[in-house]
Amino acid sequence: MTKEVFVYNSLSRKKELFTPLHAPFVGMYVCGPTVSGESHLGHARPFITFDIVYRYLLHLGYKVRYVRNITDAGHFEEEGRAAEDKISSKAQLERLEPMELVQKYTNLFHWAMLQFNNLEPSIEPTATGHIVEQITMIQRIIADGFAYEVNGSVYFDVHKYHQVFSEKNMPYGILSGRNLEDQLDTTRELDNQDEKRNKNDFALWKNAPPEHIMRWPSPWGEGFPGWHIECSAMSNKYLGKQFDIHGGGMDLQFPHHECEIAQSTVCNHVTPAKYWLHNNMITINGKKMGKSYNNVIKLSELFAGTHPILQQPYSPMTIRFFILQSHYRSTLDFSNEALQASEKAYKRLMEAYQVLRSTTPAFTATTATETDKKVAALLQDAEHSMADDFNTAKVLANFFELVPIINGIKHQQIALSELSGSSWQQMQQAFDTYLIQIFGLQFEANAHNGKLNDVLELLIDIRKEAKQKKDFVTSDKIRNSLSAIGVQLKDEKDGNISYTFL
RNA sequence: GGUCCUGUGGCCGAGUGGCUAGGCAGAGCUCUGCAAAAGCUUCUACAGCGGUUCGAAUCCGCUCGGGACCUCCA
Repeated sequence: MTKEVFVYNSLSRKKELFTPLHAPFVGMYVCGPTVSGESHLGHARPFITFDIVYRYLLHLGYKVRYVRNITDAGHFEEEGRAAEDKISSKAQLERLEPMELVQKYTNLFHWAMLQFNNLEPSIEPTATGHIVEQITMIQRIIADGFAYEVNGSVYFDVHKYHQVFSEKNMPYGILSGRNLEDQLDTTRELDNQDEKRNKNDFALWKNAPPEHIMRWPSPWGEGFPGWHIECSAMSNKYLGKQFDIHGGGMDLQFPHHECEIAQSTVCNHVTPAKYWLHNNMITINGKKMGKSYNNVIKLSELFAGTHPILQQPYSPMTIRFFILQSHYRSTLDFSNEALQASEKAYKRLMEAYQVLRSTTPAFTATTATETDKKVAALLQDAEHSMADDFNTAKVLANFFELVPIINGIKHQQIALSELSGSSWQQMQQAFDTYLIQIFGLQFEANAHNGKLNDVLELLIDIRKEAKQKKDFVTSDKIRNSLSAIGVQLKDEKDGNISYTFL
């Protein structure tokens, strides 16, 4: 943990040295999915981004508690059919239970996370499992005079909060850089807007209309929690009044995270998180991918290649790699072409890694060569880049510069006298540490079982014999037929033949 | 309208004021029975106009373009 890591803190709008509140422990809260629909590519980004952050902190030796919630309470509808408002006429088994819907999409979400090889969070609390905590928190906010009840709903008094906490240098808008006065003229009609004293006020608890199925008893009548309170209640419960990192997508910065700060600050008299990290959006043709833009590509469509703009399926690792190739705070423009490039690049990198870990050439360099120096410089720079706000793109670029060295050694285009064994070992270690452990990349499961390998080895043997006899008709038939099936044979300098799955 | 981000070569994307990032695609060469793979070489860049500076993709200003948030949103 001697390594200095710098992170961009949205709260201060600059890079800061990461110093945990209680090292070696680190508390990290990331806003999880709303399980009212199937996850799309846009959702993949924060969960992959913060998986890298989690893995990196673990790698540095921190003891991290990673909390990522499941938002399963609220006003839900399933695509195609309304989850609600059927209560009066239909029998219970006929109508869709909210928990049924939530269960379905939670399972799908977990499936996708597994595909991406994301580590499981330490705690994955659900909003519905923490109604009591949320009610308790709301009561405290009311008791302190920062919330008021109207018709069974409770609203947070943003203006009063702003007045009182501006004096403590914690105005409302501190995170998003918004000026409350500028917000006043937003004219937007929302449900029960007239109940609020001010338009900026937000709901802590909503009274449930009769047709609303998701409802819980509360001191204010039957209802359901507001949109922001769950994260405050659950982060407080599992990470304490103040914790280290709060993460999520940039689109949550306002109002969601701004409201979280206000709620938590009222309750705990301290700003909830020290570092706020926000990942940028995935765009498609320059536009944010999002439900309201009608341009989402579901993860299942991506993996299966069934979306119209896709020419082929893309594996979870290709998508993970694609995301890692850009910096998490930049927008990332998605296209079939861009994914194709990533797929090829990923394959090239992983094949080099395979060479690295499966061979130990007999190097003859005795003193540090130019190549040794280059390797050392690239590896060191990669380390710095990772510590500089998680610049995974730069780390990968450096690794790609090592690829020609690795392949050159393998194909005898670089002499064994040009590199020392220790450089090879350092590369082995760096590839393993970064690609596998920190970036969470893994070799694709190519469905090769032992028998298939044996069969391929047999074909390779036959081809070798044919080549020796200059029977090129046979050797080409084997190579071309396998290629058509999707197995690529590669003749190597030493006469061996290796293969990869396309 | 308010707040903020952004504009890099055919495409995607890093870039701490001085050292052609990287990937994919294209071209040439080496290797090869021929290919593929691999290696080497190579062509297209920093939206525009000013300013600061010995020096700017990088800092400042203006203009134009794109985007996000202000409403559920990763």
